[in-house]
Amino acid sequence: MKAEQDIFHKFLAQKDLRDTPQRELILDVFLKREEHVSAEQLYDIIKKRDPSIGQATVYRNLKLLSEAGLAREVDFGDGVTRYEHNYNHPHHDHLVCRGCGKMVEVVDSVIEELQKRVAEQYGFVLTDHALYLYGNCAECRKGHRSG
Amino acid sequence: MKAEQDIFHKFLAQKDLRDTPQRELILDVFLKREEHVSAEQLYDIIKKRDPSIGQATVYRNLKLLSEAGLAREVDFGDGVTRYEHNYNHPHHDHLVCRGCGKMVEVVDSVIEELQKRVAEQYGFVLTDHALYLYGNCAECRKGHRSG
DNA sequence: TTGCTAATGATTATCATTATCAATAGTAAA
DNA sequence: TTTACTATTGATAATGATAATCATTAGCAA
Ligand SMILES: [Mn+2]
Ligand SMILES: [Mn+2]
Ligand SMILES: [Zn+2]
Ligand SMILES: [Zn+2]
Repeated sequence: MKAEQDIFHKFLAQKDLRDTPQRELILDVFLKREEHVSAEQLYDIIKKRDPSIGQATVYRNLKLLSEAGLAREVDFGDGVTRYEHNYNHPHHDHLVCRGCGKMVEVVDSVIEELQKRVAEQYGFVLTDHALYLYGNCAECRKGHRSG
Repeated sequence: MKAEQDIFHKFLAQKDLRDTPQRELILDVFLKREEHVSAEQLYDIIKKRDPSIGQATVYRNLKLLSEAGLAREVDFGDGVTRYEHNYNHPHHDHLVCRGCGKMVEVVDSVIEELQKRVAEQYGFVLTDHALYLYGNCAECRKGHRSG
């Protein structure tokens, strides 16, 4: 049994939520994808395994996976919420190419530390942050596929 | 004549766009507000001066003000695009309290520099970024109004 | 088994924003 | 000034992601 499934089952038990085949399926499909995936995309994949599943169920349970700490919401600012793995996938930020959409996960401990410091200057205690770096990747600059 | 109006008129001329009373009004009302304001909020204010104005006109022209460099879009992740002044208001990031919503504009030149550096490590040239710091302000922690 | 109640799936509703389109109005040339 | 051209407007419908509703189904503990 995967550690993630274990976590999920404990989460459900603790919250008095029920274990359903839909939930198992959604978790299973989610875990198999390493990319950032939207509810819609996941729904399309899941339908192939269980054509009777409702899309609301997928939306609902992705939020649940987030609550359980297994998924994390990612907002690239295009109006679509995506989900990524949150278990054994430590915090990172995203560097996105404006030309081709290529995405790199990055982390800089100095930046992270300075953010905390800035927040403290204003009397805030930092709980989390969203940092998206936008630019043009090497290929796009060569092929001037970008603005 | 305000510098912003001058910029706007030049922008319109250069783009072969027309100067209309609606555009003048929207610019005027926008400039009078120092806060981050949504199209909807601005529409409500503008209606008082010109009840016949259409809300699509407000949406359209806020985008235009952004193109002209007078406004800048801000995305706090709540599904509503807000606009802030972009003329004589240099780049800054936002520190937001999860408890009361209080918002502080911050900037840290070291963070800005490090972001560029990180992007370069991956062959990217940084064009812009979005950084939102979330936390709890001093008052909210005292009154434990927060989670 | 039963009984309680959470979960599901179909459907409708929301809500911000965009598209459509006929009517209107800048603007520059005649 | 008129005219002619075309950008702009305002009303309205459409979009698209997500949430709410609700009758039906189905975990699960007794
Ligand atoms: Mn990621
Ligand atoms: Mn600001
Ligand atoms: Zn690229
Ligand atoms: Zn606060």
